[in-house]
This record gives sequence, structure tokens and C-alpha cells, in this order.
Amino acid sequence: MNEITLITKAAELRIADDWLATHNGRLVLDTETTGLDVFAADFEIGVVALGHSSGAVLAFPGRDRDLVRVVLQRAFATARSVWAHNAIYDSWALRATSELKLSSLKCSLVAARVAYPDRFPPPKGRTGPEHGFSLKDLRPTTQHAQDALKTSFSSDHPADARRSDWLPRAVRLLPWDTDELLAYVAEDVVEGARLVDDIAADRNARPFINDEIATDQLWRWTGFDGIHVDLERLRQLADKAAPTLAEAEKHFGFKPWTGNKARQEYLRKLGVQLPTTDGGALKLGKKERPAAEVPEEAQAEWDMFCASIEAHSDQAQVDQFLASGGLLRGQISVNAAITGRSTSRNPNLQNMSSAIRETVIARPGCVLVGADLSHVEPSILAALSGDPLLIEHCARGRDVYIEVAAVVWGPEAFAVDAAGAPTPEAAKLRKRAKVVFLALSYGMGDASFASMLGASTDEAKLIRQKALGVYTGLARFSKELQQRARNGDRLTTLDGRNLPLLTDAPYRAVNYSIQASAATLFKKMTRDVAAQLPFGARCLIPVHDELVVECLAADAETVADIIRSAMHVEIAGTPIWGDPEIIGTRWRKS
DNA sequence: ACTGCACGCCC
DNA sequence: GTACGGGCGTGCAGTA
Repeated sequence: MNEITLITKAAELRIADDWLATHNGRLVLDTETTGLDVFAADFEIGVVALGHSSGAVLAFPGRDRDLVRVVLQRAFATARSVWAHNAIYDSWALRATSELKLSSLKCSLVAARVAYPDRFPPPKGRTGPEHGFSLKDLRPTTQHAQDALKTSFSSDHPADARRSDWLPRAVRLLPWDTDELLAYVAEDVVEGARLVDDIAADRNARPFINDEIATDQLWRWTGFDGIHVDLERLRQLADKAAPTLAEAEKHFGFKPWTGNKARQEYLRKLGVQLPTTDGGALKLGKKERPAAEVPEEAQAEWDMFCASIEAHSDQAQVDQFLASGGLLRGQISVNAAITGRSTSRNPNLQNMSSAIRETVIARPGCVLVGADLSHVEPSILAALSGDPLLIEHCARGRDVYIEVAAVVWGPEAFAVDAAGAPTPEAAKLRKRAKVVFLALSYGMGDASFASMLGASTDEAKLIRQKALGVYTGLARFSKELQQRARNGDRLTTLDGRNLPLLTDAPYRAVNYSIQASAATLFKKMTRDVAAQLPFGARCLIPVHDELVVECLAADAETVADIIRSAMHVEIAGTPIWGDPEIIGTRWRKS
């Protein structure tokens, strides 16, 4: 049974001091809040708790800001380390309500993802946020405290208790020191503290865990402080599409850009031939539309139909950005993806088209400076496989995709015009070669590969064979790695971080190795950049192999130099680097 | 209300 | 023999 000590007012601080003096090891912090949006006007923290693996808990009222500030400041001063399961959430909640900036709070979720890479394998056929796991998933808990809390809440507020968001409602409606609420939060922090002790005992994972925690801390406040967007430009994008969309909806009587029954019915009547989904619906994706067979008399209708779909692309994001009021306050999760890649949500800043990117602006007085790593995937694959030809093709001064193009289609890939620029044909081959390479490294099957290339499956097969016939070291590496994965061997990144077991999906082995190694590399570079940034500069957006920094205009050159030196590494003789660019006040694709 | 699917965009 | 990289957000449609 957990032993809960309550601090109800500042006069009782001596009790807190005594508790903290006794429990000065690893502590876990948790907040129970009235909602998930910390920026909502009515957002409140009901109760804050600190827990120790011994079962000791210190709890205090979240609505007493001064008390929260003082107790937590003392906790950080006395404890060996303070953790939270999803530290970004608790630190945002505390900053929003108490102006307490807990930059050194450590995230046990981030740590757990490193320490237990395959505790929760992705469900078959689906990827997504459930790769993240809750405390309950990580440690078997009784659920007793949560059930008791719900029962107690239900007796006073039956209607509220039936809702799926009953917990935040309970926090809002119950007194902070309700027994069941305290028991619930106590269970969470004590379980959390035991989890943290477990993780800390894993000496092999420790360096990787420390790096991930530092990366999480590095990105902690970017979204809280917010990223500026140009509302004027966003309105222009919305206004530009609006007439086409309104006209189309009026003409068709339904929205052509979204799946619905009316749309399916209309297309069947029109007699348009399209591939179908598993469920039998006509597929209307970007790839399918140009290949549709359209009866001659239906052509004009079809063109209008397609034009409205194209006009609608980006509009959901435009609306989402407009709703932000000019400041995007998204969260970066530094290792939410199964491979260890970072993700971004509310909004996602990693899937912006170039038009949307241009609505992202530096804050006043600042500029954006950024760098993309050049051809990370081929370089990492070269390093992992040791393929001598690929290593040679990844050398500085060469363009690996032109080399691959030459391997597959011959020396015309090198053709240049009088000015020394690639001919249009050569440029096209390079582009296709990039697709080929990504397909190889993504572990893509022949069917998807073919559709990506715009070629037949047989042609795709031939191209793959041709490439693998030349990069024999790569072919051997790929085969062996997949065999090891199938045997149940543990694969690791280039630097030794454990990957999830791939016994049941060996085809993913090559991709995971590349993607995970690239993620580790990129995060290391990001930390090195961040550590050197001058006052007023901050890392703004991570896009897997592209880093955007915001800095005072006067510091642009300095920051570019920092990026140039930090974003450079040589692995197995293969250089990987990013050329920094002073982008200006508006983000665009480099 | 919740889930699954299809689709959009990104690396 | 077939299918096969990692994400997030939106909206419809089916189920409860």
C-alpha cells in the first residue's frame, strides 16, 4: 500500500522538506489535469504528486501555484533525478499553470522506448501512435485505483462518469484531496518510479537512454513557445481554392474531394473505369485519377471533378494552421516511431507541402537557417553493407543517384549540356534512380515499386535485379540481415541501439536498420547544434534528416557555421553531411 | 462514441 | 505464393 503525505498549504512546507530529505533518489512526478489542451482557457491541474519506488508519495494541490512552485523547486534541488511518464505533457501543464519551466524533467516514456524496443510490437497491418505505451502497459497494475476513482466519481456525477473523458472531468469536479483521486495518482507515480528504477538498472541501454532524454529536453519548449505562421498567406491559400470548391460542391451536390457514397454512385453513373479498393469502392487517389478510363462524353465532368480534388489538396492543413491563430504549438516526440524517428503532432510539422511550408515564418527579428543531410539512406546502407562500389559512389564530389542511374540505365545518366548541367533526360534518370534506391532501402515489394516507378511489375523486377547484380555487397548484406532477423537475432543500429525483433517481418530488417541508424545520427547532430546555439536561437523543426533553426538575424552566419561543423560525420569512410542555408524569414524547400 | 479505412502530405 | 519502410490529420461509414 502506498503511503501518501499531503501538503495542503505553504505553512506545511516543513513536511515537504522532511519527505524530500528522506526520499532523495529517483522521483516520479505526475499531474492530474482537467483536459489535454494545456493552452485551453480553463485548463487546470487538480493534483500534483511525487512518488518513490518505496511506495512513498507526496501530494499537493495543483491549483495552489505558489505551493507547486516551491515544492517542485525543492524537489529538483534534493532528488537525484525527477522523471515523468510523458514529461513533455507534465512540463507543459506546469509551465502553463505555474510558470514553472521544468527543463531537466526526464521522460520515462522516452527511456522505456529505448530500453524495451519490442515490448509492444505493432499490430499487424497498422502503424501509428499505439507504439507509444502507457504506464499501465509497461507494468501490470491492479487497475484498482482507477476503478475505485471511477466508481466514486460516478456516484456523484453519473452523467459525467459515462463519458470517455471521465477522468479529466473527475479532476475538474472533485476536490483535489479526494481519497480515490489521491490513490489513483499515487499508484501512477509509484509504478512510474519502479519503472524508472528498472530502466536505470539496464547498463547497456543507459547511454542510449541518456541521449534520448537529452534530445527530448532539447525539443521540449519549441512547441510551447510556438512556431509562427503567416495568417495572411494562409488566407490567400484558402481564398484561392474556395471558389473552385464551392462551385464543385454546388455542381455535383456532394464533396468530390472526400470519400462518400454519393461520389461513388456518381462515378459509376458517369462510367469512369477505376481500380477498386478491397471494399469494392473506386479508388480515386492521386495515382489512380490520371489512369482512369473516361467515356468521351463524360470527359468535361471528369476534368471538373478532378480539378476540384486538386484544389482541395492542402486545404485541411490550411484550415488547421488558420485555426492556430498564427502560432503553431505542436509537440515533438523524439522517439515515438518504432525505428526511433521523431514524430510531430498537433499539428504535424513533418508533412507540409512546399506551399504550406512557405506559411511558416521566423518570429520578428529572426531568420531561419537549415540544413538537409545529403543522401543519408545510401550512405548508411553503404556503411552497413560495406559494399565497396556503393561506398565509392557515396564519396564526396559524387552524386550517388546519378551513379545508380548509370548502373541501371547506362552512361547516358552522366550526360550534361554545354553549360555542364545534366540534360533533361539525365535528370529524369537520376530522379528514377532515386526512386529505385528508396524502394531498395524501404524494402518495397515489386508491385508498389512498379507503381512508384510508373512501370510494369516485370520491369520493376528487372531493375531491382540489375541494381542488386552490380551492388553485390548490398545484395549479400540484405539477404544475410533478413536471415538473421528471421532467426530471431536482435538487430541494432550502427551505433548499437537495440531494434525490435523482426522474426515475423524480416523484410523490414534493412529498412529498420537504415531508418533507425539515420535517426540516431540525426539526433546526435541536432544535440550538437543545440549545445552551441547563441542566445535567442532555438531548434525549430526536425524533419527526419532536415533541421530548421530559428535565430536572430545577426547570428545567421554563426549558426550556419555551427550547423556546418555539427552536421558532419564519417562512417566507415562514407561522409554524411548537411550544407547549411540561410533560408530567410519564410521557410521553403532547400 | 468508437473504430477502420481511404486518402492527403512528408522523409 | 504474396506482400513488403516510418509517420499524422481528416472525413466517411460501419458498428455499438
